[in-house]
Amino acid sequence: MSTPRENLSYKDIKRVVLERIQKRIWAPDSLLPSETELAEEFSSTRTTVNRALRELAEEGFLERKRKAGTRVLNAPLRKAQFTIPQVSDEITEAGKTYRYSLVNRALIDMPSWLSAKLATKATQQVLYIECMHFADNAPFQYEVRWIMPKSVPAALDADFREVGPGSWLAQEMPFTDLEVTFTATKADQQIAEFLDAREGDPIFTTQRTTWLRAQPVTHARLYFAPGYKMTTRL
Amino acid sequence: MSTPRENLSYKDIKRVVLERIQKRIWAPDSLLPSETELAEEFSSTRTTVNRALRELAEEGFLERKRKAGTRVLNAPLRKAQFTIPQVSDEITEAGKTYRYSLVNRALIDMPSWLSAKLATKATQQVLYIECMHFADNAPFQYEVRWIMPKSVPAALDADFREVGPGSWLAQEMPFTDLEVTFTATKADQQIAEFLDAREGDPIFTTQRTTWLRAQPVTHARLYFAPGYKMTTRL
DNA sequence: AATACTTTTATGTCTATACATAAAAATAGG
DNA sequence: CCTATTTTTATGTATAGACATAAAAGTATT
Repeated sequence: MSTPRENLSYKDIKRVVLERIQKRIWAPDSLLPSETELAEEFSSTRTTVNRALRELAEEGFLERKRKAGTRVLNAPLRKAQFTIPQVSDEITEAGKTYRYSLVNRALIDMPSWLSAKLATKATQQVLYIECMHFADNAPFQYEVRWIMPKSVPAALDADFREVGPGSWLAQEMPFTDLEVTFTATKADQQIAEFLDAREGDPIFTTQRTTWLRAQPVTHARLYFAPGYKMTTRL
Repeated sequence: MSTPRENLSYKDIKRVVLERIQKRIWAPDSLLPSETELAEEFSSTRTTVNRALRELAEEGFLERKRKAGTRVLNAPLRKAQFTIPQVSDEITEAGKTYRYSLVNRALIDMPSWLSAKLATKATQQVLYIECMHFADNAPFQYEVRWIMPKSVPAALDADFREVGPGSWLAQEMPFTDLEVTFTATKADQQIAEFLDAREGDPIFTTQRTTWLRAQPVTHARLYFAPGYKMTTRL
């Protein structure tokens, strides 16, 4: 009576390996059998085992090194992955109605803090935009943005009265690098007014800077209305 | 004179495809050639092209559907991935000296908000821990944590005077599910004192809840000292 | 004992091929 | 014309085999 076993897929192998890690069958810091051995155990091939282990390593459970083998990470550096959302998507996905409103649009001299941050010469002008995003007519996010016309000349022709600069840029302008920073800031009088908050309220704030191959594209500061939570599961 | 072309690796193919997307050679929403066609163009095989496209899809640039083909995403839902760090690592990696201090450790009745959040019966006790994390002797993070002894009986024997509950759990307790929430909160008197802040200061706050296969393991609230920034690049 | 060279080996990747499967497109039936 | 069924097709995955490569382990040389 032989085992009536279907062939395991790479997903099955991932599951089994993960279980063994979690049940401490393969303890932290210990070495796994080689791909060849595992392939034999699962009566699969090295290619399939390789994919399973490679993905588990990407997900932060394993560490792999040529010749040294595959090791279970002791404190799994688990990686929270979350999608950088468009405000409008975030709102509509929550089942609310999205509304956009332009507050201010001007061509200004680049502030020195910005040229320092972006490591560019300050001798150019930037497009400065302030706008609001509403969810069910309640203030959701106050956005302040600087766009580099040198990188995005077309932005000078867009008036941003109908479309937010975020979605406009997402459509028009590709980027290669992104830096996101999250902080808690204090609502000053202006922000409080825009967000329908009290002065001094804690405000969840995101800063985003994007580049297209070393050339700065835009810098944005997104101030969320009080009570905003950013959540991820994994 | 034939083209002296080396075979392209899947990484090369990824690079070329990404360039074409960024240069709008393959515009947003447009359909890419099939894997077979691309394999021919790059004089490679479908397997290799598949890996390149699959990874670009995972990274959020492409959308793939059987039979329908591979499509360029218009607003690339780019995914920020950041590792959930151990406080101690975060501090030492910044070149500072880490110090830990236990503030409070008690076995208490489970608060009703917690049993509601975790969807468990409130009739059990939980291990309640407060502690501090310092960077170069300056307050860095104030941690409040609830551990479910039902899931982690060994926690009752650990006194947490030397090792923080975070790293203890990371070593001892595997988890399968994690929920992380980021918010901005206002420092109350207690938090202000612990973090050397003023009452009312905006405090960047993380909440983490972990489960081991549907069984809640721990819930933690991490209050960061004023000025804390969480940053990712991609 | 310390150094430089060689071997071994586990992972990394590519190829060629086959079959599976979801979903679009075409076709048949009412 | 609408609906149900069949066909087609692009992606999804598995296999067997090969060569590449980093790094550990072993060996020889100073």
